[in-house]
Amino acid sequence: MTVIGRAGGSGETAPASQQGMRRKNLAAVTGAVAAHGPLSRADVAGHTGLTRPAVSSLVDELIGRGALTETAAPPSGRVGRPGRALALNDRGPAGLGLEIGVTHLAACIVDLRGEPRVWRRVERANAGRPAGQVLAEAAALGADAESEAAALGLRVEGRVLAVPGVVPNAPGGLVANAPNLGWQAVRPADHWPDPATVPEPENEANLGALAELRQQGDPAETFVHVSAEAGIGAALVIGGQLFRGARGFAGELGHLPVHPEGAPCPCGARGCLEQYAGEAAVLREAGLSGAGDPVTLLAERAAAGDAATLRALDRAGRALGLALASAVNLVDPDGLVLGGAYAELADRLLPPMRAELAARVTVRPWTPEAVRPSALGRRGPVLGAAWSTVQQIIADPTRLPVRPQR
Amino acid sequence: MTVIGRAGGSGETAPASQQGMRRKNLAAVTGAVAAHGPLSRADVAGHTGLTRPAVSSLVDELIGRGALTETAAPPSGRVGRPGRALALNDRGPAGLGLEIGVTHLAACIVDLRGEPRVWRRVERANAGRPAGQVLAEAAALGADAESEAAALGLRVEGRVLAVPGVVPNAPGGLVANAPNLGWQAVRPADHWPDPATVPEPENEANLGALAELRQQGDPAETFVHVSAEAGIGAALVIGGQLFRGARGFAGELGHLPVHPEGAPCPCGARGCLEQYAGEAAVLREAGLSGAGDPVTLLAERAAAGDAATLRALDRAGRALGLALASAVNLVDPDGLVLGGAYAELADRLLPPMRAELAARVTVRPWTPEAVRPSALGRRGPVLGAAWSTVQQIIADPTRLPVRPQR
DNA sequence: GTCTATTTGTAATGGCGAAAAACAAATTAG
DNA sequence: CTAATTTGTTTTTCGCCATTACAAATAGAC
Repeated sequence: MTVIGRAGGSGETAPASQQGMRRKNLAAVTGAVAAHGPLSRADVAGHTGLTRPAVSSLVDELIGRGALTETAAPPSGRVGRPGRALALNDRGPAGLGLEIGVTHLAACIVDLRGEPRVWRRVERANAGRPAGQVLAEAAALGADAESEAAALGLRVEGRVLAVPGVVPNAPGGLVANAPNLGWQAVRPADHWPDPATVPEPENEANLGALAELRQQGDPAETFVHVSAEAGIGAALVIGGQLFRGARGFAGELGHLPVHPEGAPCPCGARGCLEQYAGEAAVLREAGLSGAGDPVTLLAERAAAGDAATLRALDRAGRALGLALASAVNLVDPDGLVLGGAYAELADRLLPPMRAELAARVTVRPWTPEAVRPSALGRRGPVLGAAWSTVQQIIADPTRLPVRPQR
Repeated sequence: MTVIGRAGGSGETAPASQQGMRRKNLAAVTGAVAAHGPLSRADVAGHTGLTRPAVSSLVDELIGRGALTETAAPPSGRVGRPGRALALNDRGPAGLGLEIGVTHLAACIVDLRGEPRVWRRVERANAGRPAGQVLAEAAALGADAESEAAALGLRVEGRVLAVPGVVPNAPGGLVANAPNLGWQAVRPADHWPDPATVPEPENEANLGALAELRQQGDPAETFVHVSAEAGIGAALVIGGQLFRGARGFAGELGHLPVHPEGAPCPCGARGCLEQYAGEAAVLREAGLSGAGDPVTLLAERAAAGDAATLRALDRAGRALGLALASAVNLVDPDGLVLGGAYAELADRLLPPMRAELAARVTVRPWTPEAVRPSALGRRGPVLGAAWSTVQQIIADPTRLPVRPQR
């Protein structure tokens, strides 16, 4: 997880060394290949500003570490000796993403190119169950996915677990609070069957934002990713990097006060966004009580034209817009992304959101199109979890062990 | 101005070179001396992780560039050969800070140690005057300060102008909008008499935050600095670096909606914070109309126990607390700083602010003490403007020209 | 088919910067 | 006065990239 703004820790920073220079240049090569598709050594030199001999040396090392492979050269058609195409290895290092949701478990393995290669998803009512039991099942799902990945030649180099809860900025991977699961101070490492495969937990909204960032293209974008369903979380991505806050609590959008004297919230305050746009509040306002998946239920009723449902969604959209107006005025993002389960309700939620934002973001340029629905929807968090490992490897390939040459 | 989150610009980044390594290590040396006072070469080696020979070579270059000087060695009392003390040069490079306020102009020059050496301040009613006229007077004040600095052996290496307005993230130094001055799209460079001394404009709240950061001590702090008076701005400092937003509009706290259906605001929205905590709103609520400085007037009436004034300040404090609750839930800062002119009203404003924050920040640890008044008050912006140049030099001493050796 | 121009990748050499090792200088403790 | 200790510099070594030179592989011209 590459993150900005962590309280520096040691204070004294390591000096710039030749190894550090090498590390950065290795990363520049993997980064260029990741960003611009298959590239010859000369192309890489052009993109990075390094010389061809330097690139050759770096590429040798990266092939040795399993990060890159030489693929069949595409018929370029240009004059001169044809280059040998370099691509990210699709039969080497990989990332495992796991997800614990309120009603499901999921796993996903992506290769270095970022391509998902293995999928697993099972429905499970996880709310209120003992954390150890849920984690054991997640571990089993992950082990199952890893064995399938091994058959594809993939070697899992990192494991990240998406949870719908708060993960403080502290070593050791603690989930401080996951209200929708009923978790308090759960440390996945304490319940994981195999110490060798313990995943690092991370908030699902943050991981969804990472996935969106990757899908999106512009790697230096600044945006706010809203992950709305039972709880409403947001992730801040600043210049392409996740910002977790001083202690890891950034993005608690659900408890922004939207109507200061409004409905009381279990958190102790009044008029929090969750009281207007949270799943429970919307269902109540729509007069529905949920058998089955509440979001698809809402989508069906809205499509059928049910007045109470439409009213509830409009109110939720306006409340979201109001809260996000605060976010935009404070943070000045390039855009906003509506993710999580609510992405499926974007048809109904976006118009009131956009109207509210247009009315309240007036002291800076703003277009309604800056708010967009996520392209990944509910799969965002697992994908982000798997991708975060891949991203780390591309940003620092020296994490990979040098393979013993056969 | 060191800033995070700018849209990367070129996209392709320069490769890590040996010159880059050298630059980083030069900065590590100046940084260590700046942070830990006078240090011997061996001490610097200990702090940076560099070897003593490397430090010797770096120090030679830094002395040649005028960044460091060898001072009289303090009698250490320890066994062994005494070290020669290195300190930031107080007779060399310097930074000029200029400020255009609604009722004054100010200038300040600080040496590399960050010590203010020259002060200038004149009262001027700048609101509504032609920008060219105001800028010409500011330039004269700056030139006057620079000539005094020259007599002290100081060489101004950078100039920054604090303005109460929005400065977009764009080259060329444009002040897009400064409502309290009546400025629209003013480019200081177009009105500056001497092209050699054109300053870079920057928002005063951001500069105030920089000054606070420097004064504070922890160079990696994440905090929100509120600069409240006529307009209400905020600056976000993330991990010790200023965050200006995707386009430079971050921190528009004054237009956070605090009472969604409340009083209409000139910005077009309803219930913006400025309608409850802005200078004009507070004066109106207190039944005062301003001859003289409104903030000292408010302080006097509050000290005298005037009921309407106390009520107005309480309402303003609560509104500030409400808006900042959104900021805390979103950004998760270490703390909040009340700066600008309102720092002088902290006695009255802090209690309702803290109460509101305590009530609305419940899903993460929070203590009332995390809100503190600025130590610098109204001098923050000029100091920050002057310091920002010094900070840049310390972060990259190769900006300094190598002096011809005599 | 052969030759030339062009581009790619590698090999040889050089320079820069820090680490390592060795040493000279300046102090305190005995 | 000598030994121990710490500081700063000199010398050597090493790692990494740039430069230069060169071999390899293609398209186009004739």
